[in-house]
Amino acid sequence: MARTKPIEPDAAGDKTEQILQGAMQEFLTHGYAGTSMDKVAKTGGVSKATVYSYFQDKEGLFAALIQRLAAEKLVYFPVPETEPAIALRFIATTIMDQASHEPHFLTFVRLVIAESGRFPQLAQIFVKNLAKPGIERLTQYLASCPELQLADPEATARIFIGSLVYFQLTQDMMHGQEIIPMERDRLIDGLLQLILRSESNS
Amino acid sequence: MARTKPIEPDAAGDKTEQILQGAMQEFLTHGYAGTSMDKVAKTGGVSKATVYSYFQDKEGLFAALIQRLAAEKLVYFPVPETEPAIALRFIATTIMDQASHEPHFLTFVRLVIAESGRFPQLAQIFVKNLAKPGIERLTQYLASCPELQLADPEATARIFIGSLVYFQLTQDMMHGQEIIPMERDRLIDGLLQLILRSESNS
DNA sequence: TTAATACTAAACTGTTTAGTATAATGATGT
DNA sequence: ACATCATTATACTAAACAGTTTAGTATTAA
Repeated sequence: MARTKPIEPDAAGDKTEQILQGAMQEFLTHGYAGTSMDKVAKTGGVSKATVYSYFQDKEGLFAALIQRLAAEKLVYFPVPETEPAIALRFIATTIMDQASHEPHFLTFVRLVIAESGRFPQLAQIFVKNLAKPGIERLTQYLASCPELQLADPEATARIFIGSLVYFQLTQDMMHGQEIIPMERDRLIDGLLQLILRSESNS
Repeated sequence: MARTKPIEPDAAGDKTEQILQGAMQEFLTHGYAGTSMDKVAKTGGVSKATVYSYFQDKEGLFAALIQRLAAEKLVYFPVPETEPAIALRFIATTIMDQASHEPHFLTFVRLVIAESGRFPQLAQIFVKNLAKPGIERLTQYLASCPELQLADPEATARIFIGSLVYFQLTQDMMHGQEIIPMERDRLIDGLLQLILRSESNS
């Protein structure tokens, strides 16, 4: 009845992959409750029995998917070795592009937020793998720029990232482009002006 | 068969109210797909037939609920007539308190984000009724403070609100308090330091 | 008394769901 | 040739679902 658990937990061209592909497509577009296991199986090109031989149940599959996505979507922003004005603009656009150009990213965030009530641990995995590293990396960079004279680099890092996330949230995720329109670069400019103000004042 | 639509659209001790109460409880905690009309009826203390006499279908009820919540949860932050340092701190804490102390607020935001893919119009109602007035009000205030020397008050307003929203999002909604802990007031301090920097420099 | 209205509880229809069970197919290695 | 295993297709169960219908109960007003 129950087939053996996958020998290699993460193997390459495996059925695991197909199932997670199908699960990704379905869960991302229809949410947890709106996704049926039949559809996951069909989308993954696999029988339902196979799905249940690789994953214990719907929750298990969902958890595995979120963990996988949280692991592979890690936002890496390289920090160029230039003046902060250039570097920070580069970081901002990198983060924004990540969210815009990577097709599944926004839907992924939406899904995690949507289920963060019923699946708090999965939301925490998201925070741990995506939010935390981003904040820490930016904090470290900001702290390494004495010319910025920042009293609290970590708070500043959160403000920086928070502004970008909120922008994406209202403009793209919640379809607010026509209601509260604003150019992406205008927000970034405003952000840089705030952070760099002590430089131009000295 | 189909009873007449409610005579007074918003009357007090009405069945409409009971139904929306039940719908609120269910939709907020289980999401759209996870909520059954039977449960809504039972929670509202009303028969299912009555629900369907007041609302066309599940989507209609859901839309009505979101509109209702978006209308009544409007964030009003009074701007005290003091120096910006005090006023802005007051605004920040007001917004934060709204989200923390109002029990349903966070769940409401979560629900809207969750369904913003399938119900874009409802997300837009949220933006129009909550995000937009907040941004505009703060923009106006910031623009009325020449001593802040802000090049772009609207971008600054978005940065301000975005920082607060992101904080709530990561700390409360996604249960990140233990993963990336930070005091609420520390974030607000950092925010104010950034915005007020030109004052202390002159 | 009569009629209209608003409601309820319950049954009902047809569909969808998670999860299981079965029998057949194909590959692998011995 | 034989046995083992993964996989498939299919069928199934039991529950839940949206939405409708039915039969009956209050309440109100003419």
